[in-house]
Amino acid sequence: MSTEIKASQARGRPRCFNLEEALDRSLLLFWQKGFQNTSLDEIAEAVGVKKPSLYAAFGDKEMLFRKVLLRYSGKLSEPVQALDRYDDIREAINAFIELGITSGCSHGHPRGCLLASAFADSTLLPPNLAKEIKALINQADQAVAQRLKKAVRDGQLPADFDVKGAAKFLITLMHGVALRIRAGESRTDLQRIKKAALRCLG
Amino acid sequence: MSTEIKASQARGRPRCFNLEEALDRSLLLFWQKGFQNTSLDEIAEAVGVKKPSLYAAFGDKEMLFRKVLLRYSGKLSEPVQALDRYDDIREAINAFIELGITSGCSHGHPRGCLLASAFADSTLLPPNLAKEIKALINQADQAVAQRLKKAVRDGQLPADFDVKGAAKFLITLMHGVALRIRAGESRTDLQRIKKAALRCLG
DNA sequence: CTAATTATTTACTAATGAGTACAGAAATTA
DNA sequence: TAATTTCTGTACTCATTAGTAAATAATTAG
Repeated sequence: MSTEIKASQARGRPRCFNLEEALDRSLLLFWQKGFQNTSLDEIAEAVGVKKPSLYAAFGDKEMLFRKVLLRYSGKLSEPVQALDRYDDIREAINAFIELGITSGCSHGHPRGCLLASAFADSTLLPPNLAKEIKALINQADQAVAQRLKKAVRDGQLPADFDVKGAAKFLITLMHGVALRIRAGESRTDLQRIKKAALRCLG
Repeated sequence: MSTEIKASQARGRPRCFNLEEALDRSLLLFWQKGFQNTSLDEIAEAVGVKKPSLYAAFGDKEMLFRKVLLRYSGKLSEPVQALDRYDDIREAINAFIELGITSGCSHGHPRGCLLASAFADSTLLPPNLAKEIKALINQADQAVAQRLKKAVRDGQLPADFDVKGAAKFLITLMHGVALRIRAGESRTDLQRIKKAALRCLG
C-alpha cells in the first residue's frame, strides 16, 4: 500500500522512460504553472511519452502532483538546513532568508517556490492535496521553531521568546517573499526586505 | 474610451440587473476561487442572469475581473488607511497588521485577500491583468512607504531608516499572512505572527 | 403606432483537458 | 515456440468553459 517508485526490473515490457526524470519534468511544469493549469497532455509531451503511460506509472494527476511535491520538499529544505550551519541565531536567520532568496531566484527552474504557490492555492485543490501541503508548511514551521528553541537554550534569545510565533513569522514572510520573487521582484529590493526583517531579532 | 459603469438611463430595453450588485457577486466568487477557477457560467447564475448579458455589460472575463479588482482595491485600503490614524508609528503598524488580520478573517466574504491571491497567481494570468495587479501591489508599497517617511521626519525612526525596504517588508509579510488566513490559520497564531513582526520596529 | 435602440435568452461553436478501452509491442519464463 | 506479463500508443468519451450568432423582448423618440 506504499506509493513506492521502483525501477521494476521484473518481466514484461520494460518502461521506456525514467521515472525520476519524468518527475523532474513534471516538477518544472507544475512549478511554472501550478496544479490546475498544468495539463497531463503537456506533461506527457515534456516527458516524451503518451498520457496513458503516465497514468499507468503514477495514477492520476493528483497522485503525480503528490509525488512531485514530496520530491520537491526534499530539495526545499536547503534554507531550513542552513539554519543549523550557524551557531549565532542572527547569522542563521540571515542565511535562511538569503538562501530562500537565492534559491528562489536561481536559474534552471521557475522563480519562486512550488510549495508557497501551492499553499496559496490550497483551498482550490483536492482536499487531500491541500492537507498534504499544509502538513509540509507545518513541518517547515516546526523545523524553524526547533532552531529558535536552541537559540533560547543558548541564551541568544530571551527565555520568554515566543518561539512558535517567530517561526511562523519567518515562514510566513518567506511565503510573501516567494510570491514577490515569482512576480519578478529585483534582487536588490529583496535584499532590502531581508534587512528590514532582520531588525526583528536585532 | 473610459471604462465607465453607468446606469444608462437612456432608451432601449432597461437592464434587469444592477451592475454594482453584479460586481459584488462576481467579487465573492473570484475571491473564493480565483480568476481561472471561476467560470462565467457560475457568475451568471450567481447574478441571476444569462452569460451573454454579462458579456454585453462587462466585456470579457478579463475585463470583468479588472473591474472587480478595482472595486476591491477600494475596500482593501482599510489597513493602509489605519496607518494614518495613529501618530506613533508603532501603534500605526500594529493597527495596520491587526486590521489586515481582522478583515482577512471577517465573515461575509471568503478568507484572505483577493489581491494577495491574485498576486500569487499573477504569472498565470493574462499579461495585462498581471500588470494591473503588480501596479496595485506597488501602490500599497508606496502608501506604506509614505507613512514611514513621515515617521522618519517625526524623528520616530532613524534618519537612515530604509523606508522603501521596510514598506515592502510589511506588505510582503501581509501577503504571507493572507495566505495563512486563507488556509485557515487560527486567530491566535496570527496574533503571534503579528507580535513577532512588531519586534522589527521595537 | 412605427422605428430605432438596447437588453435578454436560447442555442450553439470550438477548444481544452481528465481519464479510459483496447489492441499491439517488448520483454521474461517454461 | 508459446504463454504470460507489463508497458505503449491510438483513439476515443465526457465534462467544462470562453465566447458568439441570432431571434426576441422592453423601452423611448417621433
